[in-house]
Amino acid sequence: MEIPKAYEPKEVEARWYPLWESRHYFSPESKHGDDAPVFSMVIPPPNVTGYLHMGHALNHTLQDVLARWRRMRGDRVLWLPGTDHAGIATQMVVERQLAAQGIHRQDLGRDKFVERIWEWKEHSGGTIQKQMRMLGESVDWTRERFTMDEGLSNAVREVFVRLYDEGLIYRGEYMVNWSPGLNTAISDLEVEMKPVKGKLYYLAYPLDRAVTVPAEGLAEAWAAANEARREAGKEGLEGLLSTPAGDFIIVATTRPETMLGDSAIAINPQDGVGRYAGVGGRKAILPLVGRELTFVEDELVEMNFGTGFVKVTPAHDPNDFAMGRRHSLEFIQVIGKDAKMAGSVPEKYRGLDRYDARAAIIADLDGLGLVLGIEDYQHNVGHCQRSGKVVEPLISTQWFLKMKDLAAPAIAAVREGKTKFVPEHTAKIYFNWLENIEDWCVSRQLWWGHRIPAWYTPSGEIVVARDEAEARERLAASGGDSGVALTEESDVLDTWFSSQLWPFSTLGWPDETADLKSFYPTTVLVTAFDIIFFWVARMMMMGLKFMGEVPFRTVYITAIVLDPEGQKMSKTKGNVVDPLDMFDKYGTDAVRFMLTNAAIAGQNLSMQDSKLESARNFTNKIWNASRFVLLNCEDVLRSNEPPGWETTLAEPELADRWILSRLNRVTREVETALTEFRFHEVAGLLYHFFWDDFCDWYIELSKPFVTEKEPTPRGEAVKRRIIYLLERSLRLLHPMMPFITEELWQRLPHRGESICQSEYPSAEDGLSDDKAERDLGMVIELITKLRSIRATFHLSPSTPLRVRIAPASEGVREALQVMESHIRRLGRMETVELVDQLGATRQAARAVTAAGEMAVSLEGLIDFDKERARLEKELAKMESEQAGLDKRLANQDFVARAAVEVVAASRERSTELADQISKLRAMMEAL
RNA sequence: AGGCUCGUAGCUCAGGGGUAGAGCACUACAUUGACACUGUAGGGGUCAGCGGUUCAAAUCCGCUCGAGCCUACCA
Repeated sequence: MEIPKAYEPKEVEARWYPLWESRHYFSPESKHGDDAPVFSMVIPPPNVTGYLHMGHALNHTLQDVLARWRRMRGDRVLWLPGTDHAGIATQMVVERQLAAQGIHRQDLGRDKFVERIWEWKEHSGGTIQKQMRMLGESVDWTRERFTMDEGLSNAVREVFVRLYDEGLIYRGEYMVNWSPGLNTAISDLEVEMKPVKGKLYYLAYPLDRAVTVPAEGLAEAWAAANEARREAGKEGLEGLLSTPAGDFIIVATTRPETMLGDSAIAINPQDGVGRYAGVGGRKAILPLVGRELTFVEDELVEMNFGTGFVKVTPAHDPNDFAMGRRHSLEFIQVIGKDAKMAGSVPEKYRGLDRYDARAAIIADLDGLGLVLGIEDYQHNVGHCQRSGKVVEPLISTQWFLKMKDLAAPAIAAVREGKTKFVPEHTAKIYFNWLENIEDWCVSRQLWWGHRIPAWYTPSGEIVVARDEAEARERLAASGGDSGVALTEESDVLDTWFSSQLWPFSTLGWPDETADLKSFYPTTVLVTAFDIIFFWVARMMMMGLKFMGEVPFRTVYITAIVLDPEGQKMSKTKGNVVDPLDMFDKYGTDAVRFMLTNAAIAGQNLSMQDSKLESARNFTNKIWNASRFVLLNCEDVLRSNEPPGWETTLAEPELADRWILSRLNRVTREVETALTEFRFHEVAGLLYHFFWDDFCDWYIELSKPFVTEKEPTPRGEAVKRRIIYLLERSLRLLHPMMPFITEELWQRLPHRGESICQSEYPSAEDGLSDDKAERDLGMVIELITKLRSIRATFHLSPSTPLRVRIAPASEGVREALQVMESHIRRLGRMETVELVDQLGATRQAARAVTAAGEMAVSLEGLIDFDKERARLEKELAKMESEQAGLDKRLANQDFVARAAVEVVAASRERSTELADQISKLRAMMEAL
């Protein structure tokens, strides 16, 4: 049989996906009956403009592991793929493309522009779908969805109208984060706080009268006041000044340009009766403008920061906005949507950019002697996540979704355990956000997205409806004129408005489809830490609201993928690792294995070459072990027709019983680990079983039988067993490493068309054999010891050595007898002699193995002081433990079932210990 | 400012009340038939520090010190 010496991933990987897809293996209907258990997942939809990054690779690999495993286990598995229209991101991609042709979207107009985006999607989209196929993802492409599909758009309109009818959606004037870069409102979550080196300006506002000529001596008075305050041991700065030029208050601000919109001065209520008592009855006069500012008392004001006086600009700062509402202040707009000074500002500043205005205003105030200090100051400033521009808080008319009432059931559902977070602590993040939730601004001033289903009558009345016809009906029903001209709302919805419906909108909601019935709620959501707010929490709220049931039973939060140095990957740092490069370099299965092996929920995962190399070596190991089997077992492969071959496990010997029991144990442990989402354990268990147990021990032990010239019954049985083990291992590995396992499985006797459709091995009690595991474990330890002695004393392989072994029991003697030839061969001993007791041979090396199951004497060497010391230490430890257990047994009060169990376990351990202690004593005496 | 996570071998990290583990790196040896993407054997750790609980603590609890992340209204 032709089989390359090393695994060549590229050639193999190209072969299988088209076959899997064309045969619809990944459809829930593909194989199982309607009564099979259901396992469903919806993929977190990547941006339609996107390409596969390392985070996806991890996320999708884990989902694929689950999907393939459950499918093989016999579940009806639906893993639904799709993409998100990603409003702003996509609009920007297409805008840039048009800009390259010298076209601006305004030139095209809304309809033409949106048409262009659809065209773009048809022709240039689909990158990520191709890459998902490269990764081997077993998604059902026939059910692929896009958030702007007709069905999903219906769902969006339906949800919007219902929420509006219930009064949960409202339109109103509110402070929003305005992105001057994108020219739209953005949500709080789309604002990124970044530390910025700015200035803190101390400005003086006169009390009771306007300042028209430079105020003399202010700076000196301020310095003197603060000096006096410092000497008096008081913290903070003195904010109230009495000077020959009159009385002043001092405010501190990072944004002097907003002063034009000030409508009040705020102080802490304690200051109102304390150091600034009486000031409340007076009026500050806004410099440059001349407006009277009232004083308000608000807890928000920190007495220790700045001067204790805060200028309040209700129209341009979120806190001031809140204060403005609390104290019924005037909202004075002075900055426009283009971030230029506008509204009620003095003529000379009108139209200036906000930063130019800042400079001009400071210069003018300084001319009046009102700038008392400028300090360097680092603070956090909100930036637009997409455009990078500094966000301008503005009051504008937007659509909002009331969140509090929606949040309560979502909190309760997780508290009640209807949805579990893995790892558990991530639920805290979820709670924390939902418990402090604010209304969500859902409207965006963009063209690409779901248009808000609202119409305006000429008189400005708003009608929300599923379409224009319904809008007219509604108008008529409320006694209006249904024939008037209606203007459609131009805003679209935040992208996340549609994504939050994903778990049910993709299944056909609001229609009661069969899919919706079968697959909602989904079983698991695998997603990243950073979209718990954006997405997970909102899906929970919507699922509970519209389906009356949580959207998923478990939320698995993946690790965060970092670069090899443990740094976050970012384009600006240039440390982004492209998964496709990794596929190319190490093979897709190796990358998948590495990711699974390193996937600890909620922890970090750094992309180290050594991990990838190790994974690649593992794929090669699998390849070569299979190569060994295919090259050496041809006769059996030919003569042994499936399906009967699997059952021919008659008369297994110790090594056979051992490996079968090991396989069985690993199978069981893998199942548990998968059930509990401990992916790294799955990878670790199978790696070590395959490499250590199967390759290094079982295949090595079997070689004499496999490679014998003349066929023997024993040889045939061993070969069949090896094939059995290999085939099972491949199936166990398949969810992690789909390509290589399919390739090799196809070359072995097998049932069915594809390993994808085969059955996942499950543990069988009949195969577990603790004694065999113990006995062979002992033999392994013995052989290792013998090899070690030879290596330690630098004895060449040709130096003949004879070993005398004194087994501690009849059972051990039997095991050693059975394995005698193996011990001789693998331990490189000339003879192996079993004796009752070791003589006090002088020239002898001794070792005690497997917790005192035997004593070993190797003629020709001396080495036992060390052994004796170790034994003494071990004995002391065991005796201490025994004492502890005795005490515990004596003290135990039987108040609970658990306590009884503890005692039972302790007794067992105690017996075990006593046994080991007596064995150790015997060994020490022998030494 | 709060909250969360983490400090274990040279590196990257598992584990977790009862003998300290893996991968990589390192050392020595081996090698014509599955595999150098190999085999065999080995060296290397006061499990961040200090207290407490316990017969027993790397593990549980408290504090301290470091690292990272998230949330936040210090103008």
